[in-house]
Amino acid sequence: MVRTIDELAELSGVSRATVSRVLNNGSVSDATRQRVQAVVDRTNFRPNPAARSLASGRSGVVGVVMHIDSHLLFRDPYFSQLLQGMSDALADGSAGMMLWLGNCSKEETLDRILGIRLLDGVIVTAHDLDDPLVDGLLASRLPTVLIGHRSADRTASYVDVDHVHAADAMTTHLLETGRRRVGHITGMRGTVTGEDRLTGYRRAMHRARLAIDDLVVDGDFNEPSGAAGAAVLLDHGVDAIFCANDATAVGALRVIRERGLRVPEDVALAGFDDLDFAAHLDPPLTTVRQGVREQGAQAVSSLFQLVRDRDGAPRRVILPTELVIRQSTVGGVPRA
Amino acid sequence: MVRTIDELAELSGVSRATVSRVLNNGSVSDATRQRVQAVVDRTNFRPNPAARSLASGRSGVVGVVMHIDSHLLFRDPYFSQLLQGMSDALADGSAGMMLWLGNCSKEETLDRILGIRLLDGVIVTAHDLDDPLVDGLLASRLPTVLIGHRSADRTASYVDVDHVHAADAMTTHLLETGRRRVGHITGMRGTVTGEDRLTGYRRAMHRARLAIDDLVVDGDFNEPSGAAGAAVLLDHGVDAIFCANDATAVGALRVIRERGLRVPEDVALAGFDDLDFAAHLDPPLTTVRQGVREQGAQAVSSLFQLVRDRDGAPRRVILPTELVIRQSTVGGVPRA
DNA sequence: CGGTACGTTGGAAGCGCTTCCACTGCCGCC
DNA sequence: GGCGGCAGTGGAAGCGCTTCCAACGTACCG
Repeated sequence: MVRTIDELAELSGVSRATVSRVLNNGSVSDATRQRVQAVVDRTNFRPNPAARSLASGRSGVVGVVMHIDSHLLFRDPYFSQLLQGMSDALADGSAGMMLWLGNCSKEETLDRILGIRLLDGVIVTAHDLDDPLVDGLLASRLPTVLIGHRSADRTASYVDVDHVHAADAMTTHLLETGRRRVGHITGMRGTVTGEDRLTGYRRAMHRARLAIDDLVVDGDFNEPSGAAGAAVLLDHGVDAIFCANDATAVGALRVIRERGLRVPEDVALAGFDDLDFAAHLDPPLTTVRQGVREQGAQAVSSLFQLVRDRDGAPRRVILPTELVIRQSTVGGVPRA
Repeated sequence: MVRTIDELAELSGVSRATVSRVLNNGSVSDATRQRVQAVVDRTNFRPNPAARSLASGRSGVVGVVMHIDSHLLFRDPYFSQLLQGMSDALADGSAGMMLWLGNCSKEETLDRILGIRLLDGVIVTAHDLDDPLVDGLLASRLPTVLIGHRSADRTASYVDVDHVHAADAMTTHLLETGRRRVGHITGMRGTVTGEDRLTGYRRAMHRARLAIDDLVVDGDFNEPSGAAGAAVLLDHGVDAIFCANDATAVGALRVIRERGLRVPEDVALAGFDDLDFAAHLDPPLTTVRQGVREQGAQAVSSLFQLVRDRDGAPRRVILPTELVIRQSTVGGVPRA
């Protein structure tokens, strides 16, 4: 078994430096490259990452930080899809992924991440408006990409979608179907997504010169809060409910049903995320598709660029969203 | 900023070798140790992991492989708790965790894990009776600990619980409450846990000289399969349903309710896992508690031992389970 | 009191790779 | 035809740590 670059060099009759160049896409003549590559392939050689890392200062490992309450983390498929998007993209770039979940305090997590001195960079979910972990990461020398962002981060690199715009579009859609009393069950207050979606809803309602006094109920992105919120909104006589995410909509749907009301005839219902199950609800849920996997992939790609060019400009990526209109708002297909 | 052990050596007036010993709990006199440690603390020094890894051959990073369909992975809190247990234990041992999920084929995953040459060892969930990924890992030189195990693995290290015994105990409990037609909705067939729990159920029924002809329905550990299974079993006139896990029980509970039957008066219901929500169902669910977090922690500790003593005997750990009896099988507390 | 043993320390040799620098040969240009 | 330049290559110096080995001093034994 060939374990070092020196053996490889001997086998292919070149110097160790040349083998290294072949392995790292350095400048080598075609003939030499092919000769060496053939030996590499034949012996299935993999360079020692520790040695490579020591010599080059890069490790090929990035950290992924999702400091989120585990209930939310694993209840909400959003995170799993995000993780998969990143995981795929990292594998494609033949980089490893180290994961930090929210087991300990944010301060402690920060300490560990900065202390490990192994990471080329980190990707961190930034959902709270105010987050010491994110602040600490940004303040450090470690290349960092946020998923979601705080408007204040003008120098940070991030990947996000325009929640305000998307929520506005959804609300507008509901209004266009003739609804007037459109309620909103918010996401968790204090989170970027929660606040932004609320802002978008408000904007659309305001533009339509509609009051929202008793039409907004606080939720927390979870099914139970959807049920509770819907109960309140139905009492206030809404004819449509826009939920801050799909999970919330599931809870709302249940309560609407329990009251003997029909969707969308009596109450239109909309969500946000377009998670897998949204299309399979009864009726299929109108929602906003944000390519979650794609967000993960994009974050990885931004981070790679940032690592390669440490002093480059921050990478800010806003991914598009798509209004996915299904039967929960427009009836449409008659049901048997 | 102190970045190397040499600077540290100079600051504390000892040789580089001695500093290294302090950092690695080598044999150093108390006086020297304290002097050096003081400098380490003051400068908040962290050794370069790449250099350490290159010199010692150990990386302090372990792989965690959960090659599972993402729907299952993130829908079922079992995995999140497992992950947390491992994550905590690894952090305590100041080791890093690299995570592999089931994004690509098992063969490809195996390739990547073995190719990375960075890992001190791996922990892999072994739920299928037959799994090329697990086989490949065990065949490699990489220290490996399985969570769950195949009975054939006599040389492998693993952490598991005695599913057969636990399922037997649960079934026996149901019989002791006077039930005679105890149905079972299995877990996914072909998985160790699914088959073992079925075996335990069979054993108990057999010991009670009860036929099980029409009392077993295949499920897949998910809520919908619980609903479907319960529908069949109720048609067959059962007076108790033992579900292969808690998620399945939730589906079953819904169907029982929809038919206007009472739990436990008409049908007793039991699950397996004791996930967080089990205690909060209505009625609270009788189930089997397996310390999932503890399994994760135990796997980590076994792996650490294995890494330290590569040629040691395989570590086989069977963790105890606990029958958690709640109102879904014994009525008990009268409800308002 | 000499010798042995042990606990503690420093010196030095790597671990396997990247990368800077110098060297070689060749082409093309004036 | 000579020379500057360049592409391709090898030599060698580390990257920051662990760990073997030898040296030292001290304590204890005979």
